[in-house]
Amino acid sequence: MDRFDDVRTRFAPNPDGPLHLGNARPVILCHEYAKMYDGTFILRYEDTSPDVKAPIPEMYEAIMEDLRWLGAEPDEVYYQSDRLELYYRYARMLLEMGAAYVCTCPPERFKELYMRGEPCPCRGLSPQVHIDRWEGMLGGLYRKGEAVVRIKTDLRHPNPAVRDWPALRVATAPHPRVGTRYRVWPLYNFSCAIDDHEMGISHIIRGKEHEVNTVRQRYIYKYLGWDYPEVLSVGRLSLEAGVLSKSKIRAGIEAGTYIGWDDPRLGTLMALRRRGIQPEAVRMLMLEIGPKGVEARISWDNIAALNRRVVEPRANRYFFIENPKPLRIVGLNKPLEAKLPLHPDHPERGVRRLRVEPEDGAVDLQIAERDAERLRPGERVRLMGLMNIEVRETEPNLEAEPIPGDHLEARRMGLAFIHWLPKGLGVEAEVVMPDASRIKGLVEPLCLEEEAGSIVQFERFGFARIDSLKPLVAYYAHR
RNA sequence: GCUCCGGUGGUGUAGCCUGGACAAACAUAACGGCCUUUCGAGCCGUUGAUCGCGGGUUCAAAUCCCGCCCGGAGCACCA
Repeated sequence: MDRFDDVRTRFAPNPDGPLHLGNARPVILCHEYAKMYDGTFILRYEDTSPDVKAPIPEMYEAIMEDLRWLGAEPDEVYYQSDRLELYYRYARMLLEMGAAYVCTCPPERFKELYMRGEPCPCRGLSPQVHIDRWEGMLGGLYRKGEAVVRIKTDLRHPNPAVRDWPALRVATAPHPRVGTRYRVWPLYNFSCAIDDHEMGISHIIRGKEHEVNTVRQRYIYKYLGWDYPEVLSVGRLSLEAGVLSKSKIRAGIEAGTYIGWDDPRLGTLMALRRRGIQPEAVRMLMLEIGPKGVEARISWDNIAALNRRVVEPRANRYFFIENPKPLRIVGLNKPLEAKLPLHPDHPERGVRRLRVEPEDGAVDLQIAERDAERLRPGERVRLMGLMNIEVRETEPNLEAEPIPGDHLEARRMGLAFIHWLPKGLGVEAEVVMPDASRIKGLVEPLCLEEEAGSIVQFERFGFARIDSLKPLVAYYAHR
């Protein structure tokens, strides 16, 4: 803490895909930590790989959107593709100091040597030779793969991955932001080390997979006499069901398996958002998991439980009749009206009124297929808010008649409470399930007064987010 | 193979550094009850773990030491 005046944390993604649940861990932790000490939270786009992991132009904004949604809007934003000159200056400086060298060995040959802890022929050459080679790299003398700047480290380092690691290489593919203006690009460890210092980062919170990188980056700090930030390596996150891997998602989208980056089967923030998972729930989840170095496997039950807590008080209740089946009530002569609260704990929000008007002593209703299939002649159930009934026959048509008693009586008798809608009243609707399948059904018309994006509870079905109203489409969140 | 992490109720985690109040905590799931109305939400409660295996140190071990087994991550001219 006292080594730095201000707490400055950063989140540094490659804009080659949107954020997913795994990214939320460092994001929330960095943001929370910065806020806790009245510090600064920085977003730095690490878009330095035009060839291997090319940035996707729309993703710059998508990532920003994800951060805003999470409630972690950055105080400062940087693009590494704007900072090439800066990296070049430091590269030259390190070359002049003899702390780095330009290696022109074939990669396989170099690997053989460093695995044995031996220097390659380039390493011992004078700084002047390396400066010349560096000019050559910038000037186009070397093609892709022919020269690379390496940082000198301990060649006997127990971890071979640390030995004389590569810092800058030739990459000629056009970059979406700066085109072909540069042909030498820094590798992750180099630009990251330089920027962490240049941006005054005090605390690095990042995934455990970067632990070796921390060791590598410390060499730069040592050569330049800088103070390395505090590092916290958090474990990787995995989702019990739901894909997080960017490359897999991309392949799935291209193959048409997924409808897009927000396909409900995916673990992207976009997908969670669309399914009605609230940012508060993600935040609670991350804070609950904490900054430990151990990896955590997130279960949907867990996300759902957290989200339910957030969403339950907000969600108005409606009847959604999945795969509607007809139910005829006979022996009913007077009209009835069911009055159901929009929310059981918030009577002030009002009620839903559903009128039932019998003709010739009978009225037709619609109930969910699941309920219809379970009914047997002689069985009694309660139509929520309306009346208790006893089934007379199921073939050829499902028919029942009213029996006396209120809901308390129904409860005493242990009857099931089922939801229903008068025939002809329901609005056609579709619910997109977590496995991307779609369930068709009818929703009570009052639901159309909800706004797109709001969360509702379809009673005895589950919580869902209204995705669109004109055709009524909802995304299923969880029970 | 090498480097580094983990293995705690059905599931996901806390506790381990700084042994003792841990007859192990939280959440979730399951089960049961309640509810002017959800057999799927809510509320209340119950069940459920000899803390990977074996040995050692100690008055005392989930916690410390040794060995073994199992799982994960990293070992790029990716980030």
